[in-house]
Amino acid sequence: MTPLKSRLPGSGRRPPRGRPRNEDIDRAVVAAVLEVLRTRGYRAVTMVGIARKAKRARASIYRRWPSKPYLVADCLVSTMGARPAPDTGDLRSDLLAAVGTFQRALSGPLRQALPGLVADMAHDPKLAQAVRRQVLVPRRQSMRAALERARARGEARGGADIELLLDLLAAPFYFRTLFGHARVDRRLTRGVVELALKIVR
Amino acid sequence: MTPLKSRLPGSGRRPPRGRPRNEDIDRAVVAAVLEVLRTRGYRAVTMVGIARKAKRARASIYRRWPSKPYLVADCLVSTMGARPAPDTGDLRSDLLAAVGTFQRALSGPLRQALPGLVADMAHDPKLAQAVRRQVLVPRRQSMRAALERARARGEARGGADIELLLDLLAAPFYFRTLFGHARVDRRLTRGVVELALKIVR
DNA sequence: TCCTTTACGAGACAGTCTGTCTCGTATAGG
DNA sequence: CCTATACGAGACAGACTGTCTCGTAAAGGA
Repeated sequence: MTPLKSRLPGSGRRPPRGRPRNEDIDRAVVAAVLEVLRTRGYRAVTMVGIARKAKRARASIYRRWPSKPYLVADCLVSTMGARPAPDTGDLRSDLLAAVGTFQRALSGPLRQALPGLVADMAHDPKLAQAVRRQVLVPRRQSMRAALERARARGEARGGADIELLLDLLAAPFYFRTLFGHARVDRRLTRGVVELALKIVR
Repeated sequence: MTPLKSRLPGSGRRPPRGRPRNEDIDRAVVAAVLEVLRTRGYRAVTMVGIARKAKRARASIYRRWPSKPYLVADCLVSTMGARPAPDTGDLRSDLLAAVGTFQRALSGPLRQALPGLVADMAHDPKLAQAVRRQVLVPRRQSMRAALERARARGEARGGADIELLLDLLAAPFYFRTLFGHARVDRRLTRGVVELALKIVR
């Protein structure tokens, strides 16, 4: 389980030795990354550039994150937060809420970062797994939970390939974001949910 | 309409002037790119490296392709070819054939190249459009045609959002390829087609 | 045959980024 | 006071990009 952020040296229990880290640096760096991401895209995020913009030493960044993709991924996670999936008692509402988080997430910094991050993931399995665990999995969980509740209520049939259904619910959002051939908006959210309901009922 | 490959100087009708290009170079470069792509991934494809491997001058590559992503995209297109969509008279068979091309395409060099290419597309709208036109659109066309034939036969209902349906059929393949969280195999092909049939009938 | 045009190989060049390292200095606990 | 770590500054080697300049090669046209 590789973390996005490097652990402190006193890497376990024991109170840390030596001079403590300055958390202002963490905040300044994350802010700089999000700013550059927003205005000039993933490619423009470089370790040198971020250090300059945050007015910090490059070594201080490398001390915290092993490389640019980990840094960016960590920044994204810090902006997303784990939205709890509401249980409304109705499958359509639950799915609309859960799928809506895709649409919203992909309207923020994730949108700018995703293509580059995906490319880096292809070259670093540890990064890929970390990103999947922190970005993909939490959002899948809320949809999976909604489907299971619906099945328990008798609102949805069983026997469907749940993993495939989860892919079907999420994939169009990533697909459109990465290829840019169509909009990612509330209309897509509604459309995807209606099709999922048609399948599962 | 930006082409992937740079046009020759005698860029129109008129027979070309001067020394003709050596097509051995085109072939050697494309072969080198596909080889590096296969063995070491998109990142390892560099203009310097390809020139070295193909034993040609860097300038000769830049004369033909404006930059690495265009070169790679052109190499991919050259390996894919436009598979004609068969008309079997049956929607399920037609879709299985059409969707099967996704699965096969994403088992070849496209699989290695896609993540990096997607990242470059995010920074170059012209490249993005060229890739969409040459990679995405042809495969969508055959699915669209199959759906329209089925509707004409009364095998499928109308009124559905065709573009969304096309995204639904293709997206899981790209999604799984880019995030690597699940396999892209014939089982996925069958599953996606069955769900599409459930929706459209 | 000569002239013009383009192709080719070789390499120079400036600019940028990465990741590591080494200073001198600062700040915590024991 | 000692030790451990953080910080800023910068050096460093290595790699890649994209453009440019040579000298040379190979076409067609006059």
